[in-house]
Amino acid sequence: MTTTSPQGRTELLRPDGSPVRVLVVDDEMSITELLSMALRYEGWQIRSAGDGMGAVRAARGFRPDAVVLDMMLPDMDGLAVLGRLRRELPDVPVLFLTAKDAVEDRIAGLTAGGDDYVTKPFSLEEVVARLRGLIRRSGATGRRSGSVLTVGDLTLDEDSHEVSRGGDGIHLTATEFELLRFLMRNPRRVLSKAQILDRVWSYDFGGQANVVELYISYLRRKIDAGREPMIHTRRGAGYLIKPAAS
Amino acid sequence: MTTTSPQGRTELLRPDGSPVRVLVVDDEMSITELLSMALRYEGWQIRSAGDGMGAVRAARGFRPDAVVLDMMLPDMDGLAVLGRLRRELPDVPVLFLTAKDAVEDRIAGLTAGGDDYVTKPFSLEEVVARLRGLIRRSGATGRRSGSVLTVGDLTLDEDSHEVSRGGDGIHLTATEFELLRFLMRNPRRVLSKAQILDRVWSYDFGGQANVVELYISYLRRKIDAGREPMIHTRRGAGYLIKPAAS
DNA sequence: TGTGTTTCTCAGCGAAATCACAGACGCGGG
DNA sequence: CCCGCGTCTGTGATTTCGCTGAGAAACACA
Repeated sequence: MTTTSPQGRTELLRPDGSPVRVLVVDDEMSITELLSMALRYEGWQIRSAGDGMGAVRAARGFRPDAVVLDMMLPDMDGLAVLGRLRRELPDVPVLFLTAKDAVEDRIAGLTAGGDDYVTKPFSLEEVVARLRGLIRRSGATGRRSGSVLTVGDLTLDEDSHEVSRGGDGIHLTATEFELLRFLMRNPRRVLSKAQILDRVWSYDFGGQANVVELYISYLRRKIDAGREPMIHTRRGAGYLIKPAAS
Repeated sequence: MTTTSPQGRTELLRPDGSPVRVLVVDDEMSITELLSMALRYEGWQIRSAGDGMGAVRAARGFRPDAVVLDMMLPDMDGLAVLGRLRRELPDVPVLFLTAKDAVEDRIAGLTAGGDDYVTKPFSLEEVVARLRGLIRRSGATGRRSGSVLTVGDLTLDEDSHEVSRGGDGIHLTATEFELLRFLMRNPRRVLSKAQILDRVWSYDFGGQANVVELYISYLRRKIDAGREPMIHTRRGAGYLIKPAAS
């Protein structure tokens, strides 16, 4: 089930109308904090654990609808934790967090069961999007709702990663796609460069703030090229997207 | 929940009708004083602390609905304070104060959790507006109320930063926008040039007082141009805005 | 390992915004 | 009716902000 809040944000809800519950498992406090904050902002109920034992215990009491699980925990191997979690929650989807250079083969097998993974350092947009996908597909929200964002004649499919405006397909790079998704999930709302940076770039990004300007410029070339512009600058405030008409 | 006072000021209230509580944390006495006064004027209940330990202690007892937190505190790092605060108040939104030149000050991930920040030197209008936005969005006030100010046929949307009169969109610069917001939040009330300067310009502004006249003139050109004027001069007293009719 | 793609830094340009200054304007008192 | 003070606004200097080209570095994939 999905609901649209007064601001226009679309929230996932469980069939009985209660908020979705997510368990976050990571031993780095700063990561659990970061994730908890961002996921809570999505309107979800969050609990966190710092090790495998805590995760299993929390799973038992909290009965989450999805789990974010770091594969590198101090007390037990990621796979062992997964096994124990599965015994408690057989059908709950899991989003794995793994180091970039870690053996990805093992993970590949795991995601076959409908789970998913992202590599550290991740961007919040990526985690949230994957998690939304998992929850949507797991059926925890009753109806399996669509995954297509639309603003004016611009559409973005979160599943197939296809983007088109007025029927013409548009090829975007990964970063461009995430930026556009963030804009489109907040139509008609001014988003500051800081917000965009925090949300679309990985949490360890330490570069120049003008990457945002740069990528906005790329997006405009691909989306607004020769057409009525949809991406607008609010000087000193940020950017917003809205339908061309109006 | 929102209520309209006899003066026409719109106040945020908690669901039980009690005033919103805000904790202000900064080590410079002059800043906490300035903020406390301005925020109290909004009808909020204010408590202040001068360091991290004090902030945590105050959070425990005071249970604020929002926190204004300077990132540069004498006893502990801003992020450390944030962590401790979060343990006490998991869902409370935080408005960070950061020095402009402090190289982007590691804001990473902070705004993504629904928090926000302003740079020093700030204007009071800016702080109040951001804080109102945070509180509104956090849901501490029960229903999430709208963000559109209206005076006569003039409307100003604080979220999208859009302004229009009688349906026609009007483009305003950042300063013009803040000035108009201040006027519109105090309709039919004479605001002196000093008041306006104190509220809309940053606290360290050292320029000529006639910037206010200048910006009023800019606003009139854009808002009153060729129409029944809404911005009026009270010679020797200040300016006020009111609906064209009457 | 090699090639094409993507991400990002750097630097320069141009537009927009802010503000000082000064002269014009006009209200209100004498 | 005229003067003086307060207000308004045109001009232009300066600064800030945003946009984009060029190229380096990192990456992905064969």
